[in-house]
Amino acid sequence: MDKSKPTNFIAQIISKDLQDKLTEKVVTRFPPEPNGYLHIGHAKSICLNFGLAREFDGICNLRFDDTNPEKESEEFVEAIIEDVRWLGFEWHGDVRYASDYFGQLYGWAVGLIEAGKAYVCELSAEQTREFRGTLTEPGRDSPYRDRPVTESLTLLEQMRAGEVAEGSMVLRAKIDMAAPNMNMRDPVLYRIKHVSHHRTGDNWNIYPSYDFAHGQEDAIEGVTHSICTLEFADHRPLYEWFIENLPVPSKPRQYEFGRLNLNYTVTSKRKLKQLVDQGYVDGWDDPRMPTLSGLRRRGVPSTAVLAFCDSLAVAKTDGIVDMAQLDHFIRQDLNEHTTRAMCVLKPLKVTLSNWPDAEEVLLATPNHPNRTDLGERELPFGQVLYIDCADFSEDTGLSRKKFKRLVLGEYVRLRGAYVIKADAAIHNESGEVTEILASIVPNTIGETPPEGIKPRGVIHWVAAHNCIPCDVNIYDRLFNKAAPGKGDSKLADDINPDSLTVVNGCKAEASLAAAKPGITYQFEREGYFCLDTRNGDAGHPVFNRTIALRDNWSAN
RNA sequence: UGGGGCGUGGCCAAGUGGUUAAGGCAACGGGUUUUGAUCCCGUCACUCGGAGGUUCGAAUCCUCCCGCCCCAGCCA
Repeated sequence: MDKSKPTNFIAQIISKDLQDKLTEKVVTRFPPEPNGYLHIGHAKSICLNFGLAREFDGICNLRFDDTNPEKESEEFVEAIIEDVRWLGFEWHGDVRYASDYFGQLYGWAVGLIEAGKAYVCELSAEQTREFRGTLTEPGRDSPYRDRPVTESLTLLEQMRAGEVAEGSMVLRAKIDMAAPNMNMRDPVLYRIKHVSHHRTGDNWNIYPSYDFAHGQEDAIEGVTHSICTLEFADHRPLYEWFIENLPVPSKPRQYEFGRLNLNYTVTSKRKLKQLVDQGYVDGWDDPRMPTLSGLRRRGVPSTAVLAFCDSLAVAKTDGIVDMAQLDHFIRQDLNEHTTRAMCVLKPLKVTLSNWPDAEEVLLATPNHPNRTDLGERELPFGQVLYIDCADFSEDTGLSRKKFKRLVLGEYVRLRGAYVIKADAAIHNESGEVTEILASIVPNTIGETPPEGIKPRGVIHWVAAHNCIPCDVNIYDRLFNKAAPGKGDSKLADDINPDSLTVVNGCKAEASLAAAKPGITYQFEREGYFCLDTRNGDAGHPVFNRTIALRDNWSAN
């Protein structure tokens, strides 16, 4: 990367710090709380933190901010680790945990009490709220604010030992109850939770608050630039207060940037958890979810996520990025790397009257229209084929411009194969077309048809005697409102009822029997698809549509 | 009506006093094409939330005003 031209304001700051010798080695960190799965918004943060470390030849830690055992679990830890790996980043050394530092943090809390800068407060949660004041009125000092140091020390020890009921006391910093910044009104440092922690078990009955933990964790790890999202800007003075008032080994600095917002979805772990817990989706990795695991299951390559993140601005503006921008990078990646295949979603039988009954041929077909390096495959062809119902019409009045598919009495090209003519349509009692009788135009493989034969277009197909029955999941946006849950609507009210359409009875070309999870294909004229990892089996696979092909036509 | 942050085309943005205000997405024209895909070409802000002011010169500096976001968890 070109160091002479920093890419964003944080890179500019780092660049200058390096120049001014304020730091010699850049240390960043990605600090997720293991209380849910990572989403696309986290990807931006991951790319930023790991990317900055890479750009400036520094290091980036992966640290779990596990200070609230009530909401956290090992399942989330594992999922997060997998997601970061999927994106291709490597953290420095071992995975870190805030819980590794609980002992050190406790020691510093004791030191703060001894210095007269913290006290055990016995106000109830409700009283604490009342004493805190409001946005426009100052708060009032807690009656416990000036209790003797020794008393606070004893009480804190009792809190730690599990001798005090939850909610009956907390440890607070003694700062300023009249501060205009609410975070400085004697913030809570420790609260009692008689809850076992996924890593420390029952060792602790008190757990540090975010504010009392985060900056010190950074300092312990030697983090130089602690990057977080905008909503933490108000916490910075407190972050700095701890750094200044504690004997920490280094002095990290906090910088805030605007988190990623995408329209027609939510990037909030809390809201995503709601969708999972209330059963609106099939788990955190439901392909409709903006989680990294959901995108992965849907068939989105990590490289597309990376390219998307690189396209985003790191700034302090709080905007909403259009989902179309993500879609663009997904299509761009998939178009270039994906091999082509054919799959008929709504099969309509086509019998070729001028093709010998049992004759089967294999047609060599390129796997990619513009990349010979991706090789070719053998497509079985025979007397009976399937094309998509939507690709045939009996309406001979349809203009060539409006309907570039098969029309009764006319010609169409079968992709990679012959030009055929629809001679007749067979109907059932209710008048629906059940089969087409057609004929091939000889010698049209790789050749333009003779004068006077003008195919209306090119359609995809599969051979009936050698294809794979499968189902296809067509996904649409999860929400039908650009800002789900905004205003007076509830999140659930804005869910798109048609976000999933299951198409049964599809027919895929034979080569797709070898489809593997994690590999996305382009089903020509339909979009990009990959094997679902949860449903289907070898004999009857289920494919998820990653994304449709761009379509400049259907909208007119 | 306290504090913090932000306002550049439909969306995301670059721009840090001196060419006709980058770029990407979207959109819209046209060309190529055995995917209505890809690809290619072209169009798309006399103007930077508004009003004043400083200056030879302002999106960039100053003043006032307007709008949006965040903060009153013993969540992070």
